[in-house]
Amino acid sequence: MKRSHPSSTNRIVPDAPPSVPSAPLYRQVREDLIRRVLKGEWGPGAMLPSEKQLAQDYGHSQGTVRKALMQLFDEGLVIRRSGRGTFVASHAGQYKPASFHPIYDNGGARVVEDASLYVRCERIAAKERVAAGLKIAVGAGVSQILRLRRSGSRTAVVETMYLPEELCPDAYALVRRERPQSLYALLEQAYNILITDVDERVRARLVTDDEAALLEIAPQSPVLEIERTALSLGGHPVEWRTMVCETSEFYYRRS
Amino acid sequence: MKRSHPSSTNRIVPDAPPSVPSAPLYRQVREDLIRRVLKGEWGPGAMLPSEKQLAQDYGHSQGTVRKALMQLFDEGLVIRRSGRGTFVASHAGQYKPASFHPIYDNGGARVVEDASLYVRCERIAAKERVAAGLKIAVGAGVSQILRLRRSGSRTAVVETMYLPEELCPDAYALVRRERPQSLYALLEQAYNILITDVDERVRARLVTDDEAALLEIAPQSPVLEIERTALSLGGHPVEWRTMVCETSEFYYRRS
DNA sequence: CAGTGGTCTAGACCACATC
DNA sequence: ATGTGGTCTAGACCACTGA
Repeated sequence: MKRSHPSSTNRIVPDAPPSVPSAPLYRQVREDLIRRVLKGEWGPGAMLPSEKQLAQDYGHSQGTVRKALMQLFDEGLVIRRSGRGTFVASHAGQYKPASFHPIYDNGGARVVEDASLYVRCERIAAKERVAAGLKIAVGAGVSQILRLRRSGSRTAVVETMYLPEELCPDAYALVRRERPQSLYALLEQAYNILITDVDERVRARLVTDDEAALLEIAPQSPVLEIERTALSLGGHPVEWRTMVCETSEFYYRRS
Repeated sequence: MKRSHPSSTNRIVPDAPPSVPSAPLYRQVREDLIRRVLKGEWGPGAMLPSEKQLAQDYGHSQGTVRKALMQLFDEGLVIRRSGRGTFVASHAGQYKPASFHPIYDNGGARVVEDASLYVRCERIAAKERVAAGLKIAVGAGVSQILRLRRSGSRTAVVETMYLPEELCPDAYALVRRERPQSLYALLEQAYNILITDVDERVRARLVTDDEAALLEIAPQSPVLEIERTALSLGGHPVEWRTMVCETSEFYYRRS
């Protein structure tokens, strides 16, 4: 079933028409693997077949399959560990798309977040800003989740998250019941949605009175506002959130 | 970036001790190529020898050299065009490590920065915060450079940069004379120092009166402060800067 | 046309993790 | 001991570029 010198006269991987027929083999393999992950063939954290096995299955050389896997690794979809294997990325594991989340104190030491405190979880109608962020219609149903991130006795961040009802029905109730440490881990297990990328925008502004009360800081203090759109594997927005951060005791860092 | 790990029975590229002897061959080749680019062996825009030629020169296989070149391409140090060749990136500024720099207006459109305006370039003694950031002694000589980033008729950022005298002697005078668009491009051409990574920390705070005047905003406004340490190839801090950003008209984004 | 990078193969040996 | 990914080789043919 192999071809010695493919490139122009090549087959497609088993029933995968979406890819351009003339795309390089490793690209076709990459896209088929993405398709299979999306289909749920391997859930988050699951181990993929070995390079050798995949090469055999696809009928291509190991080097070709390897190139596809390395690309998926670079894109963050997959974790590869020497001697162990290749695994679908999972928020339950080490996988985290870059974000500002890590909190450091002003001395530079990393601060452990000891608590995620859920304050409110409810279903509401999307207002304009939320609708724009999620690319849904104004007034569409969304789950709104308000969470505090605490470190020691201080509250460092006030997070407000929005999930579209269409993709994540009853997420507000689920979060209220489960109170997960990681929202993205919950999205994986409950909805089989993998967040692969986040787009973040940063501003400084003055706190609102409500936020000041939650953060236990003086009114009119400056705070950092991070606005995040989280994208699933297919590139569709799944979550929109704002993080209001106190930065006199803490600072935030790219990661 | 990709994974790497040592192999054991390999030689070193011609007289290149700086690299760890046990690093993979393609890594050694990559580092030697970087060294040669920094040395000026090929200027910006110049064509590198072909893969085949380099493979012969280094005494390694074409695949190994190719892997090094592809990595340099991914890092932006080099441009590769099929059928043409491999070229050193024309603007040294093409080698841009991630930063918050890109500025967007509140509508989401990218704002072109039309001007870098140098306000002050002088030699001073490092104060505590600067010394800590550059890992040098308090009181050591540093070049202090104050620059405004303007977009249209508005000033978006006030940048204050510090370069250690030991690594970049008379940088303040050089910058005053050259007024470069990119400081890192200047570091490359004047001192053969390549910035490969930046570490950034973010805070919100109130503007000082001096900054408010430069940014033409009201006193006591909230601003974003980004503190950056720039690291050279060897991982040594070469520059420490603060960027004070106005964020009512603009916002900043990871990139 | 000759030369370049891009793709692909089929092996080899290594370091590493797990059992 | 077995199986995994990581490195490296030495070839092949392709598509594209320019003279």
